[in-house]
Amino acid sequence: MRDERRATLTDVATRAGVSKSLVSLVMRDEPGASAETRRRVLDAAEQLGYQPDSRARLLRSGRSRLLGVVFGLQHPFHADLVTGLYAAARETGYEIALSAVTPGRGESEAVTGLLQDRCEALILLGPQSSTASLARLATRMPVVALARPVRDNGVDVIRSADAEGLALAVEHLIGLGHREITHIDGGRAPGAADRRRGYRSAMRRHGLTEHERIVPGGLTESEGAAAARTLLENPPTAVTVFNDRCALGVLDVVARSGVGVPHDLSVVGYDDSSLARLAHVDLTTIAQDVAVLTRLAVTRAIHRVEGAPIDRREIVVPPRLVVRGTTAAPPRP
Amino acid sequence: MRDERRATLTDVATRAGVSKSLVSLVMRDEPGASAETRRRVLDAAEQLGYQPDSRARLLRSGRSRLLGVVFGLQHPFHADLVTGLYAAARETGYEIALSAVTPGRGESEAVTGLLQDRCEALILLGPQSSTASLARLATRMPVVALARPVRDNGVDVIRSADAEGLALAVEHLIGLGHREITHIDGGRAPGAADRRRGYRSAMRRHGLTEHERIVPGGLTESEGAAAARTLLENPPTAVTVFNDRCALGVLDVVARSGVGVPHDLSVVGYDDSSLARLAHVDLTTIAQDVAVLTRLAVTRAIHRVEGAPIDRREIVVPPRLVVRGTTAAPPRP
DNA sequence: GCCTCGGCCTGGAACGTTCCAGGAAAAGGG
DNA sequence: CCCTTTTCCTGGAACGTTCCAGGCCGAGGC
Repeated sequence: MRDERRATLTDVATRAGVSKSLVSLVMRDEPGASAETRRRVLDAAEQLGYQPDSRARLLRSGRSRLLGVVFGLQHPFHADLVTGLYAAARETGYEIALSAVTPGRGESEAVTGLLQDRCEALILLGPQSSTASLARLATRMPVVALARPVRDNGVDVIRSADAEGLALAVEHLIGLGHREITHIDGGRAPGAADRRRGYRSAMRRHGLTEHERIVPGGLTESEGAAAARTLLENPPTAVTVFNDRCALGVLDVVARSGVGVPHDLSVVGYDDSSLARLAHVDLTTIAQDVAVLTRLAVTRAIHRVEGAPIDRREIVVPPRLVVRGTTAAPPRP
Repeated sequence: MRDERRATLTDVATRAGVSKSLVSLVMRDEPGASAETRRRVLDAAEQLGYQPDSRARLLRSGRSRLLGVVFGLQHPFHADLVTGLYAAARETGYEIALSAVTPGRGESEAVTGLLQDRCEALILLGPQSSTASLARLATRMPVVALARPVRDNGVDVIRSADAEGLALAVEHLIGLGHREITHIDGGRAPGAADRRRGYRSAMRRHGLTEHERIVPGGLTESEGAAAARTLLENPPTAVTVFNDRCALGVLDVVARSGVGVPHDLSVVGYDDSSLARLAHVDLTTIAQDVAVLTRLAVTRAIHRVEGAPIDRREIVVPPRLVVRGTTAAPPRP
């Protein structure tokens, strides 16, 4: 009842009364067919519901034109990045192949899947793998790490200037009059070290060394919530948080404890993920420029694949402060 | 500096001094080669770092053994489902190919991508497409709709008993002593109609017709927040919400307004997505059995592909109440 | 001793594309 | 009017597999 075999190039060709080579041309939108024939071919293809078989196509051309993307299913910011990657790949002639990291499916498994699909390059979102294993992978094919610094010459890195981002956050708070500014960090998460460093040096630069305080956090809401509970034992007037997700946990615990945001406590997140933009969250945050990051990642991957000469292995994109409703002047003492 | 062409069957064959057909046999672990030769071939393959080319393999065998999955990148519950699908596919010999729906990439585009990859079946998570277009798709290949009812005989449906789920929620609240129970609905979202119906009939069944009240919501946090603002003008003692994401928005607005959860207001979500389980959210919710739903979806898709005889087009999985911290007895008047 | 039968192996034809070399006809150039 | 160029088109050889039809050889049955 189903499937009387999918239509092939040959089917379309006989129907349109031309050779399959010509149909191939037309389908790929290459010159070499008259407008008239082109229309006939397209009509025939339409009628047969013809869909090119990418396997055969790629087998023959020896190329897959596939960019493998490894992402964390549970991270809203990754969702934003993947959205950007799809958009960035749109007009390039390359396609995105997704492979998710889940609680039951590790990064190496995700990568293996993409290798069997013969991806030509890999874009890894905030990879957790060791530098060594990333480096090993990079000897086999172009690898772009997105949103995580990697100290290895083989892998390309596209990331935000995380230290600078945290400086923006701290300076915004200082501008509002804060001095007691605590940082809730991301532990061993990608980028966490840089953000910690940015916080520290900004505090020092402004002579607030004595108020420097770092509370261990993490990259999830529950880690943020836990950190907030610690924090509230001895609250500062402002807090910068490793990322938006973690900040959400903070906000939640803070709101329940009766401390008012932003009047008693200012909170700054990081990422400007879709979470932060939600009207009821309205989180002041440091925006990573997703459009730019993803565009750079895709073009870098493609350049590597095509062997274009490339100057720097690492591109650092400046982040941007987005002021929303969770920051204000500190309470009058 | 990279990739001096990957090894092929023929390379292995000449190295081992046998025909490529034989190598093919050995690689697929089929009978027809002596132990001795088998070892020689495997050695040669090992030395050359041979990896079979799945494109060629699938092209020739006419099968892709690929299950296409279309999911919404922004939905945490979809993330949970995808996680389950990966797990369910693990031992089946089929692989999962992901295609995301994003703000800039519609469902039909996501499907087209999978069609070109020659997926053998499609699993669509809460598809938004019209019944008609799903039906059309289903004439070309097996289609399984997950978590959305579809009134068409061509497409398989695996879903939770949503009406029943809402009855569970309402009855739990009634058991606690509530009578003023409002429902915040999901508008036109998949499953919303069933949940609305379940709420209504449960209220009627318990003689609470006069307290029946439905506030328009949606499937995102911000829609939940908006609904909560409406709700608070004239608050009930309990509210059942279309899904966890929406409930999160409700919780947030409620917490900020000084109304205590659960003592002033009980809240029940839907999905038991990872959001609900977060310690600081601790949301009472109706769990969809992700493990069962995803296992059924995968096996159903495979059965269709393999032409096994199948009785019912639709499988309805009972949901389950998960009591956490957002429900309690109503305040003493 | 001949026939059959298994076990092991080979060669070549697919699969649905793209790519390349070329050919026929129309268009331009002297 | 002939020669070149361009435009449009065709046929067939790849790509790396799997699948099918067989071939060869030794063992067993009559």
